[in-house]
Amino acid sequence: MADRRAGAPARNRELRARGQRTLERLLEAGATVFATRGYHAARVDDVVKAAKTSHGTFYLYFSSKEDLFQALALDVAESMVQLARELPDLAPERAGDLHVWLARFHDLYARHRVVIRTWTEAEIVDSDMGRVGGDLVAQFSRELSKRLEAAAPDIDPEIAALAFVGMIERSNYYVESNQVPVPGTEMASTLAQVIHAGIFGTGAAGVKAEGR
Amino acid sequence: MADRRAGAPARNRELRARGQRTLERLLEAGATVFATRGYHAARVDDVVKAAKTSHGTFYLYFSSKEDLFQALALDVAESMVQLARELPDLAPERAGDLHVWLARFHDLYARHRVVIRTWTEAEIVDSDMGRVGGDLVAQFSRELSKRLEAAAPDIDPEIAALAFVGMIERSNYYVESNQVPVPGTEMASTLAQVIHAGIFGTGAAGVKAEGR
Amino acid sequence: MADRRAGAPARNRELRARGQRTLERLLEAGATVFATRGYHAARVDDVVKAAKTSHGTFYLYFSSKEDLFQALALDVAESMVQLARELPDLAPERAGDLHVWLARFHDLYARHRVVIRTWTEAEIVDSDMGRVGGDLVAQFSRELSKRLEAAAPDIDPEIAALAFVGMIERSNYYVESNQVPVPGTEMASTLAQVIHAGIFGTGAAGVKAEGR
Amino acid sequence: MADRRAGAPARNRELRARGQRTLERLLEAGATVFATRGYHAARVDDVVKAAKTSHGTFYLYFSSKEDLFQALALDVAESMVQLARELPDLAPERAGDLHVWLARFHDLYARHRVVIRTWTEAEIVDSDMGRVGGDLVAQFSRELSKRLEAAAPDIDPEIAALAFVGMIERSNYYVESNQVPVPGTEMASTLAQVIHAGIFGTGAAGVKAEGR
DNA sequence: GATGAATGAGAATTCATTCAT
DNA sequence: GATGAATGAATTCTCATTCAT
Repeated sequence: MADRRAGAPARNRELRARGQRTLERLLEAGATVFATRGYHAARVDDVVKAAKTSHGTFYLYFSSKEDLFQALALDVAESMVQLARELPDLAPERAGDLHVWLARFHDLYARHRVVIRTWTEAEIVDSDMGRVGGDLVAQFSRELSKRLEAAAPDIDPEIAALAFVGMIERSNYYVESNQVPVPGTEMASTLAQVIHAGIFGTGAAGVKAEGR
Repeated sequence: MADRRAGAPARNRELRARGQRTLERLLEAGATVFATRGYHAARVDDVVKAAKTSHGTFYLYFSSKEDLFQALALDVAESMVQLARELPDLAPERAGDLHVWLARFHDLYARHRVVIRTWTEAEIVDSDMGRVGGDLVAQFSRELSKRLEAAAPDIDPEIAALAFVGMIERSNYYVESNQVPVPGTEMASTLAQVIHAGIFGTGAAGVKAEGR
Repeated sequence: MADRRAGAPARNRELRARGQRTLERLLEAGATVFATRGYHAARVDDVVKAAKTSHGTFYLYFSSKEDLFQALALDVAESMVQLARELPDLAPERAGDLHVWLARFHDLYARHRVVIRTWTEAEIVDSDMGRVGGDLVAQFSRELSKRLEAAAPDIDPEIAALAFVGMIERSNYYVESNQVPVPGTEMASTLAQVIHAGIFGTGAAGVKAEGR
Repeated sequence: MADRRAGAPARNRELRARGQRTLERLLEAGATVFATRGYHAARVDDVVKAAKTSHGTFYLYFSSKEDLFQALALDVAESMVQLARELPDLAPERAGDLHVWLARFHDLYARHRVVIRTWTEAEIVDSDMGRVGGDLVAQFSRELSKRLEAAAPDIDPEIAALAFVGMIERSNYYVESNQVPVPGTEMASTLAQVIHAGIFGTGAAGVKAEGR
C-alpha cells in the first residue's frame, strides 16, 4: 500500500526498509505541510525539513511537489471511492443506515481532512489534480443517483444527487475547518435527518423524534 | 462604484476619464485572467498584457496582485451579502419564494462565477482572502438559520443552515464548472424542491407536482 | 542587425536606447564568458556579472543560456555563409585569389574565434546548435565542390571539398588556439600553396616561388 | 591491458575475475553513454544503469566521471600515437603507402569514433582532457613534419603538417558523423590523392590515374 | 565486492515589485 | 498618466560524490 502511494521515481525501484521509512516520513511531512500552509504556499524545503531529510532525497522519491501531492491524493481518493460504493440503499424505514454511513464519511473526511482541503484549494478543473477531485464527486453522485432513482422517482436524480453530495461535502468541510463549532456526530445526524426528509418527506420533526 | 472597487493606490487619487478607463480595463483583465488561469497561476504580466497596459501602470492602481483580487472580490461579496439579507421567510406554503430566490442566487453566481471560483481556490482559511469567503458563508448561514429557527423548531438550525448553504453553493459550483450538464433553472427548482421537503417534509413528490 | 541577434524574448519587443545597450552588454559578456570558460562551464551568473546586470534582466533578453549562444552563433554563421559565397573560382593561374580569400577567412575566424571555438565544443551533431555548425560546413563544402568540379574533373569533388574545408577550418583552429605559434598570414599562404598544388599539381615548389 | 585502462582506484587493487568483469562492463557502458549523449550530458547514473551496477560500485573503479573518460581516452591515444609513428616516409613514387596508412587511420578512427568525438566536445584547451587531444595532434604533426621536411623542402613543414593533420582528422570526423554519405575507403583514396598532389605536385589527375 | 540510500552545493529560472524617464 | 527596464530574493530541481550495510 505504501508502495502504491509512492511517487513516480520510487515506483520503479524496490524499497528496502530504510527507503521505506524515508518514503513514509516524506508522505507524512507532505500531509502536514500541505495542511498547514496550503498547496501553493508549501515549499519543498518545508517538506524536506519536516521529514528531516535532504532535497536530493526528496527527488529520489517524488518527481515534484505535485507528484507528492498526487501520491497522497490518490490514496485518499481510493478510500473515498470504496466508501461511495458502500452507500446503503435508501428506503423510508432505513434512515439509520444512512446515518451510520454519514458518520463513516465524516470519520474518513476528518482523517484525511488535510489532503481534501488541499484538494479544494488546488482544484482548478482542468489541471491533473482537479480531475481527481472532480472524478470523485462524479463517483459519489453516480452512486447516490442510482439509489435516488429507485427510492424517489419524483426527484430529478442527477441534480438531487449532486446537491446532496455538495451538502455532505461542504458540511464536513465547514465543520472540519472549524468554521462552525459542532461535533461531527451531531452534524451526521442532522444531515441524515435533512436528507431523509428531503427524499421521503417524512418531515424533519418525525425523523428527529425517531432519532432520539 | 468603479471607484469603490479600485485598489488602495487609486483610492487616494482622483481619476479622470483616462484613468477611469485604464482602471476598468485592469479590472476586467483581472477577472478574465483569474478565471482562466486561477489565482496562483495568474501573472501580473498576463493581466497587464490583457489590459494592454504596462507593469508600471498596474501598480498605479493596485498595490499588489492580491489587491486587485480583493477589489474584484469585495464587489461580489457585497452583492452576495445583499442577496443573503433578502432570503425569504420559510413557510410550507411559500415554496415559490424560495424557488425565486434560488434562481436569483444562481444568476448572481453565474455572473460572478469567475471570481467565486478563484475564491475557492485561494481560500486558505487564515489568509486575508479566505476570510472574505468564510465571512460570506457565515452571513448566509446566519440568515438561513434565523429563518429555520422560526419555521422548523425540530431541526438544529445552525447545522442545517450550514448544510443547506453548502448544498446551494456546491450545486451552483458544479453546474457552473460544467461538471454536470444541467441548465441553471432546473437546478434551482430541484434545489427548492429538496430543501423544502427537507424542512417541511411535504415529500418530494408533492413539491414537484406543485412546481408544475 | 543587433536586433536580429536578439534572443527569443527580446525579438517580440521594441528596444529603446537603454534596452539596446543592455542587450549589447549581454551579448558581449556572453562572447567573453563563453570564450574563457567554454559553453558548458559558463554560468548565467558569470554572464550577468560581466554585463553588470541582474539575473532577471538576462531573462528579459534571452530565454536561456543556449538562447544567448544561438544569438551569437547565428550572427557569425551569417558572415560565414556570406564569405562562402564569395569563394573565388579556381584556376591554375589564379592562385592569388585563393590566397586573398583564405586571408579573409582567417580574419573572420580570428574575429569570431571565441564563438567558433564554443561551437566545436558544444557540437553534438543532433543538438540544435550542432546543426548550425554542420550546416555551415555543408555550405562551404557545396561552394567549394562546385568550383572543384569545374576546375579539376579528376578529383571526387565532394570528398575533396570536405577535406579542404576540414583542412582550412582546423588549421585556423589550431593557430587560433595557439597550439602552434604561427602568424595567420603565413598560414594562409601555406594553405593556398598546398591547396593549389593539391588541385592543379603545379608542385608545391612552384607556388611557393610564385608567392615570393 | 584492461588493467592499464582502469581508473585510479582500481589501479591500487588486484582484480579478481568478478571485478575484472565489472570493470569491463563499466568501460563499455562508458563508451556507449559518452557516445550517445556526449561527455557533458552523460550522467554517472546512465553509465551505472547501462553497466547494470550501482553508484557505489562505480566509485570503486573510477574516482570520477572524468577518470572514466580518461581511462577510455588514454587507451585510444596510445593506439593513435603508435599509428603516428608508423606514418610512412613520403616519396613521389610511394603514394600507395600513404593510401594504406590512411585506410588504417580510418579504421582506427571508426573503431574509436565515440571517444574521439567526445574528445572534441570536451576539448577546452586548458583542461586536462584537452591536453590529451592537443598532445595527440602535436604528435601527428611532428611525425608528418619530419617526413615533409625530407620530402618537400619548399613547403613550410610545420604549417603544412598541421594542415594535413587537420584535413585528415576532419575528413574522418565528417564521414564518421554522417555529415557526408561516403564510404571510408573512398575517402582514404581521395585524401591520399590530394595530399600526394599537394606535396609533390604530380597533379590530381595523375595520381588518380595511377591509383587505378 | 557490491549496493541502495543519502547528501547538499550549485544551477537555472521566475515573477512581484520598484525605478527612471 | 504612462511605460519600458531593471531587480533579486525565492524556488525548484540536478547530479557527482559519499555513506552505511
